[in-house]
Amino acid sequence: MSVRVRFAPSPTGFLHIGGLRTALYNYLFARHHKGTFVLRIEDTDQSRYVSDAEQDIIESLEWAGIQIDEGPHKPSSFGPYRQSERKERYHKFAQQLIEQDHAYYAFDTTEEIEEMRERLKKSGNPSPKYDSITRQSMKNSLTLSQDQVQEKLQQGDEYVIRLKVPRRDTVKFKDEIRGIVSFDTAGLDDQVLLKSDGMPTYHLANVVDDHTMEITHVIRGEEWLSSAPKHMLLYKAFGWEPPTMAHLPLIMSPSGGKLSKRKAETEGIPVNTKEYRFGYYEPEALINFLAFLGWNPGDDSEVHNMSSLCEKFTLDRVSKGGAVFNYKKLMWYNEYYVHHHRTIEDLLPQIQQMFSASGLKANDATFLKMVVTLLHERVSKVDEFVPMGRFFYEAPKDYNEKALKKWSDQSAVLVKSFIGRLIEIAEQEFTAVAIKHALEATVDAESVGFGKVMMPVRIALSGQSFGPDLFPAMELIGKTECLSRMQTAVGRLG
RNA sequence: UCCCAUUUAGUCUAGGUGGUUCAGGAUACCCCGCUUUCACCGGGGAGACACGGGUUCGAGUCCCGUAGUGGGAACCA
Repeated sequence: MSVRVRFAPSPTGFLHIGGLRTALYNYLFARHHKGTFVLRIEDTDQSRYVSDAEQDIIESLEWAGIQIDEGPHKPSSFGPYRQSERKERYHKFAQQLIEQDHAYYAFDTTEEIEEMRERLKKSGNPSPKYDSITRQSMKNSLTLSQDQVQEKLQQGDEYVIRLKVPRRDTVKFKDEIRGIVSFDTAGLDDQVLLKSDGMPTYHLANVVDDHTMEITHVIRGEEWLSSAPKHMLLYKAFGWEPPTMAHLPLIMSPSGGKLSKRKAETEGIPVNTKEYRFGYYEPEALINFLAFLGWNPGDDSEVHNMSSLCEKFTLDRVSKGGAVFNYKKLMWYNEYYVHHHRTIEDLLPQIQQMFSASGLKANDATFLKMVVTLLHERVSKVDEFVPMGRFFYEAPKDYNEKALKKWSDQSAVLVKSFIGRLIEIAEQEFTAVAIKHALEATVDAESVGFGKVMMPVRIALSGQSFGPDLFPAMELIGKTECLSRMQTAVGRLG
């Protein structure tokens, strides 16, 4: 049987970075086995529905290089792919469970359930729930007569359908990552399967859909491990073969706990895939980083593109413990991909667009190409080209604080001396080589080290204490502009 | 509080079937080198098997406890 996996996000907001990793693992698993990767939208909670979310999910996956084989925008025979559009199926199956005594109608109001919880808490039950014991004293089709139930249904009373969890039983199943896990049904509640608004809960919907969509492997976050026994109970009740289960370790925040939106923000970690998309991150770097957050190929290799990851990925190499999101490691990957996998040619259009967006006229393609070449190896994310390359297009408006500390008392004198040499050079001969000779002459004449002259010149030209190779940079900027900036600096800094 | 999972350096991790290539790699950090600066690059350094029992001639590796961490305990997914 061919492998079919699904990524089943809830459209309640932008695609979370943890969701992206879950999608990635599913995708890698699918591709490794030449199977199918399905996107299913779990929009059963109408109160939390966000209309742009689905589009964001699809675009984000696409940006990351995760190709969806089937989904709401790519239908096939297993559709529809939005749970809201599969409503009737859930009703039918819920009905079936009732008929087979695996589920029942419950008419209790939220107030009544709350009351029950309060009552049990007072009598010493720390975590009261609607279960095999308490259901006997509630309003449901197990305690009411058949006539009463029929009457209530007919007069349109609100109801839910609950799973009838067996009283004393042990649910055991094999998780591909964790091995055998077992749960006592005494710890489970009679999970609501069909809500009073007619929508299924996640639990019913995911079981019905995974089965009818012929999903072979359920690969999802560890937060679902606790409800997995309910799902196994459902498969059993339906008489269906459950798919293979694999619960992934969670991505943790550096300060501990699941990497939530709020936590991530306070720790400076972008949490929505969207932020990476529009933040000029390299998708391959993010993917490589995410793949290694909870998985590794078993050798000492660190860099893998998507196809290599597809080839190497297996569930038995996924680790069990939560993995802390390390932003610096991500940046290392990003830098690596910028340096090794992006050529100057491929960077040019993007850089030009960025320069233009920040008001710099980067129209000269040859000039821009030189700028990008000079900057390429010292940039770790492509948007850094702008602040680093700005001085190629305009004189610094002010001087960086750190840079100013390197402007010494003798700097002005040395820069002036250098200016004297540069003036001698003809405009058309103002080349990196010529400039270097001029500097050497200056250094000789003044009996100082290279740096004593270079640093002040750099500051004068760029306003900063670091940056690309200075001689070619000066050639690009041109004689007139260089001299003007140096004179300005001498005048302003003394 | 209950249930489940999990636990190798700051972080991500390698360590099928227990025995002087078992404590390795990467990142981060520190130092040195290269260099006009910053980075890149090259070299080096410090840093870990949660704790306690057991099984065994021998355990990071198996078993049991304890602790820490995380998840769950909804008509949310």
